[in-house]
Amino acid sequence: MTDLIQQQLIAARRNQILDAAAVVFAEHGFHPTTIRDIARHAGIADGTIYNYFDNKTALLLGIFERAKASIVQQHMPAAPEQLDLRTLIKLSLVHPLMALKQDNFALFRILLSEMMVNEDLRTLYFQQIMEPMLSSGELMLGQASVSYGLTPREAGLTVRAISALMLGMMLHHIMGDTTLHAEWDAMPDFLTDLILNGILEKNS
Amino acid sequence: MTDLIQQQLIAARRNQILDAAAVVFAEHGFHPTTIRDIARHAGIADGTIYNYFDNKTALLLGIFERAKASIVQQHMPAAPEQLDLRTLIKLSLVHPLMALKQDNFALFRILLSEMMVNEDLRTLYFQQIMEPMLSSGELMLGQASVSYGLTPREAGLTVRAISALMLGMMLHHIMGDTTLHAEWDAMPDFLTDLILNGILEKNS
Amino acid sequence: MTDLIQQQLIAARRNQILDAAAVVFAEHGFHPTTIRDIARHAGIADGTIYNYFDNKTALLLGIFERAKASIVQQHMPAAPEQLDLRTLIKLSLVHPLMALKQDNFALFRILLSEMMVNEDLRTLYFQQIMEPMLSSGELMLGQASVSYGLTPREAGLTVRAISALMLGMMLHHIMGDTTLHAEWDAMPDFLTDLILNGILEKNS
Amino acid sequence: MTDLIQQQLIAARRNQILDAAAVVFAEHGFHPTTIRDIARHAGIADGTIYNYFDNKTALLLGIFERAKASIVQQHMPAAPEQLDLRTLIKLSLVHPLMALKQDNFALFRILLSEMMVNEDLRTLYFQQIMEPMLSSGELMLGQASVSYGLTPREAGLTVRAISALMLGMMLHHIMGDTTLHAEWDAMPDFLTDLILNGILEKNS
DNA sequence: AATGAATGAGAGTTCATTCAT
DNA sequence: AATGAATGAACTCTCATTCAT
Repeated sequence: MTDLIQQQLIAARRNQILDAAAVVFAEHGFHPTTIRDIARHAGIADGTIYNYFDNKTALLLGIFERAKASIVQQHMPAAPEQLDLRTLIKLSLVHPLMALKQDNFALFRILLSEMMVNEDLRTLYFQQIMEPMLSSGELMLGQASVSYGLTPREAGLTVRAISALMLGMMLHHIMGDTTLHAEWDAMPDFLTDLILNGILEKNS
Repeated sequence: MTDLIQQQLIAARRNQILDAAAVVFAEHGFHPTTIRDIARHAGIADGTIYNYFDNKTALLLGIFERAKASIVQQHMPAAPEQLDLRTLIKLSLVHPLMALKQDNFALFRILLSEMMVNEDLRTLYFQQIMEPMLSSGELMLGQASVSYGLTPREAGLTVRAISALMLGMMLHHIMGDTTLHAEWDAMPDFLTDLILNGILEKNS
Repeated sequence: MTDLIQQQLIAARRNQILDAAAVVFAEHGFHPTTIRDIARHAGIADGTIYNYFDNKTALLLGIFERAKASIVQQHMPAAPEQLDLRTLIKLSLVHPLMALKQDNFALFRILLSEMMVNEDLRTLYFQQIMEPMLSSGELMLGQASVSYGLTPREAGLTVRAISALMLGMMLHHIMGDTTLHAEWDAMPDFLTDLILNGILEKNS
Repeated sequence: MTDLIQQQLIAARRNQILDAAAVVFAEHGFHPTTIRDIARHAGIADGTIYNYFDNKTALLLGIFERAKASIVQQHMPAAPEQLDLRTLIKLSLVHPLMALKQDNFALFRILLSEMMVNEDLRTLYFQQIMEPMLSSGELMLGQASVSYGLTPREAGLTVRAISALMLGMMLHHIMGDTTLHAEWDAMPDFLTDLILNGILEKNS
């Protein structure tokens, strides 16, 4: 009742603040952004932010948490057991690479920057996002590749290679690799082929 | 010449300062480190630093520039034309991955963090390090793989894939992926195989 | 009457708030205590406090006023004219010293602290508590000591000396004088003797 | 040499800051005074204060420490063993009471206020000022009063009574007791008599 | 060239108070 | 009458940078 409305109001305000923070962080970075910037952007008073978040860092964590759901969800095909290996790999590449294609690179950059420097954030990212994705990846790869005779160790390393490939591609993109920008849409297919067949494939 | 000695003194002092900065940045990060920290560590006065560097950011650029030579050099086999493809790829993985294995991860983390946030640094890194490496990689791969029938486009993307794989692995390592830590020494071989043959290789 | 009930409700709520304020002030001090602390402790909303008190300082005054009655009453023997000088002096010492012995030192400390700094509070204390006590003290001392030939001036100063002795003892106690803590119960007698006979008494 | 000059400069600046702080604290109190107020008053920048003191509270401690020497010194007659009891007591009253007569009451008020609320300051005052004074008082009183047959316990309590009398008188003065103000100069004599002879003296 | 004291803008955060509900 | 979210002024403290010595 009133309680529910309360919760919704609180959630709405939190989202309003996080939206503003995400925009301003993405534009100027975490440290250069002041609480006042965020408050102005959200159309509220400085102090109001502290009614919803403990401190500036908590805003980053908040952005993070909010993104988590959608990220994890995007990476999880609904029914992985029905997919062949190629589709599986391609999907796990296509989602993150395309997700960031839009306007999310800037925010990802900021998060990455802080993660490099903030152990809490790093641990959070690893435990909440990376590890679950790696685990489910190992599982899926193991199931789908039974016929290919991958050992568990190989499955683990392969999943990490795919994940690293994806992260590395993002870094390249952020760094401003224009060749990559031009071919961005083609990357999932290319990378999928690479992972499945290597470069020597054509000779076999 | 007095002039030459002058230059050497200046260079020596600059290095002294950069050494101190690198150590302290690596330990505490860029923003938390104060000019005073660096000065104390270098055994000089705060003001002296400003006789050699314009501002705090210039210290980061300085560290960067100094590292550039060694990085690029490490990645460039002396006589690439004499190497076969496997060795070539493995070498381009083994150098960076092993280089960071030592005590350089911390500083790399800090640099990466600031790169994500500082356009100048990012451009510097891309133009001075990444692009040359990619170019020479494309060249080497093109030469070495003539017989494999890679198109120039494929060579370009492949080089980027290799680079991304490497960067992504570093990120994984930084994030604290313990599986990776355990297998770190085995990664160059594993990744080289993956790139050459893909995961399907075994069935062919 | 509804009006009467109203007044009682208001008084009750005021007391509820003052009770909470007294507890929290005593524990944490005036400045460190927030309105929210008090509200939480009273089990009401922050805003409600402002329906009953103008501002935070008014809470202190309120505590003060409420304490006044009991303090003054404690210090006023019911029938002073029937008491001899020794009893009179001892009683005026025993009440305040013993009253604070319990759990009131903390609040007294806070009040004293703010009195030193807040002219209103100081004036209030002086006019409402100190002056009446001094006056009645002079009166009592004058009556009781007619036979001892105290001049009015001497009576006035003596009353002030007794009062100062008492206040000073409290300060000593607050400061943490352990010797005093140990002898606290014996102080009224000792001080009464001192005031009556001085230290030279024994030779007379 | 240079080092000595350095130390003198530092000491001078510290004193400059403490002077300013003492003035502004005395006028407005500790909490209402801002660092900026003090800096303005001292004619320096805000930040400079933090080159000499850790934080705002350290300014209070600094004022305190600086006052300590003079206070303790004032209370210590050069050659107590040559003084008779009356002179001894009177001196220990006359110094503090007269010292504060001037313009020091305001600052004493502020210190007292914070002492009531700041345990560190309280302990400092007790250990550095009160305890030494009480000890030397007990010693002096013990020596001087051998012939009066005071037990050690009585000496201890008497010293405390004298100290309390003095502190209490100051409180009375601060509270605005006008009778006391008028008789302030006469208090040392009056109190000395009181302590020596009590009020009953005249009859003996 | 080296020093390091002085600077002062600027940050995050707190909290008494208000007022629409 | 009670609420508690919103407010925003104000504070302490930091630190990159300057510059007289």
